[in-house]
Amino acid sequence: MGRTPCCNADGLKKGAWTADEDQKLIAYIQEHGEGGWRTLPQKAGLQRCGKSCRLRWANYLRPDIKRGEFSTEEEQKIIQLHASLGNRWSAIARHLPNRTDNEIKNYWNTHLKKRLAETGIDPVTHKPVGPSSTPTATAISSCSAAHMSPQSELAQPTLRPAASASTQAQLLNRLAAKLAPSKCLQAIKTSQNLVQVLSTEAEKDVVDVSISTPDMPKRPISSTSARLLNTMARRLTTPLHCLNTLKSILSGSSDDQSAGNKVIEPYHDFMHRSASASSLSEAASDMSRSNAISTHDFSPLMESFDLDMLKDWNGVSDGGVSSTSMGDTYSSCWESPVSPLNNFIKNNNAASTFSGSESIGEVNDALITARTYDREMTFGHTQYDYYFLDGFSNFCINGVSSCSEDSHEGKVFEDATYSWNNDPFIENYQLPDLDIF
DNA sequence: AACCCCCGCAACCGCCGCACC
DNA sequence: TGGTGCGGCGGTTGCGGGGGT
Repeated sequence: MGRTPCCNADGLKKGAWTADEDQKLIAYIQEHGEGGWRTLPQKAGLQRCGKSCRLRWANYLRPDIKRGEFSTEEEQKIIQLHASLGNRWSAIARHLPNRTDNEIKNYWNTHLKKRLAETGIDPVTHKPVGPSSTPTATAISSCSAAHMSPQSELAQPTLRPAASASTQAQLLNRLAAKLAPSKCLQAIKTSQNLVQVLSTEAEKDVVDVSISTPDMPKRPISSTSARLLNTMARRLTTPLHCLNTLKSILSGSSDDQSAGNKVIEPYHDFMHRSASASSLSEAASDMSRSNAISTHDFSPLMESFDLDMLKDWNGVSDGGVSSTSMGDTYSSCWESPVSPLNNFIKNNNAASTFSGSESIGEVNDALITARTYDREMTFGHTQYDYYFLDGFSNFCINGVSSCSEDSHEGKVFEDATYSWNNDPFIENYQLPDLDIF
């Protein structure tokens, strides 16, 4: 059929725009708005192709464009998004407010791609280039040291040598991320004394979840927690560093649901205390001595881990999406069967009514009344926003996804990477006046 | 001071998807 | 149902500035 050229090249100017041309374009758009690009040049008195006008406006003249240096946060975000979205610059740009796809593309090509390559990471696959050039932890750190997420920090020594180790590392990372204080991370990283326990028990497919600490007698934890621990354990077949710590924490839990309904405070307390404790064990012991912790069931915490390990979305979300078509965009409030936040959402209608595109900005706007904190999470080509309300284990999931695959049903999350921005929420968090458990 | 080379980035180009007729 | 117009996207180009010699 053939297409007419977008503009007649005769007499049309090309190349750099002059200030005068910019002014004409700005003035016209301010008066008439965007659109009608084909006829715009003539109406605006510009000897330019309409496409050129659109591009000039979209990439340079638009008043809401943020220009200049990319922050480390932005860099990290671009890398994370590129790992899951590839060269879909416009999709990436939607997650970086006021940055244009062109600018991000340029920045990637001139800076980030190069930097990743220098650190031994293939900028296309985002994986180490060859076994002999596996990047060192130092190299990785130098790539984005200031904002390396907790799980990445933890995973540095091994850097995914095998799929099983990757899964294990991610689980540990998630644990570490939830127990964000750096001293806790250090404690986890340096704890070596339970390396064999879980792997040995995992082979038997049964794990003894009766645990004890020096401060507390051995006693069973909740059946729910036990089940989840077993679920975790079965999936971990190689040395695990943090089990001891985990057991210490869980030793404070019980099955007594009726006795411990108010649990936000213990969670919050734990975070607060563990930030100053010398180790996770110390923090856990500290918490174990409190009345609150002795009546608290940590199953929500464990279930949040379980959530990450579930391989079937249907098992995670009974109100969500089981499959999507390529390119589909959808949004929904995910009703995790384990998250008590479901009740919060239902009661307050905070998130369940929002709808929109995959723009994070819209999502944030929709949830701002809940004092939310968002974590971006990308699984393959799917993007989710997790909204943490207490920064620890209570969350709701608001899925806004654009899949580039035919379906994500049954997708395994083994190559997921995470980008965290903890500080604003943690520092500014105020306990909601809600009993959400 | 002049020349050269490299790099960053604005702009261009071709293609694609969607809406409309 | 297919042709057409339009906007958008991603790859690429080439200009201009800065640094090195």
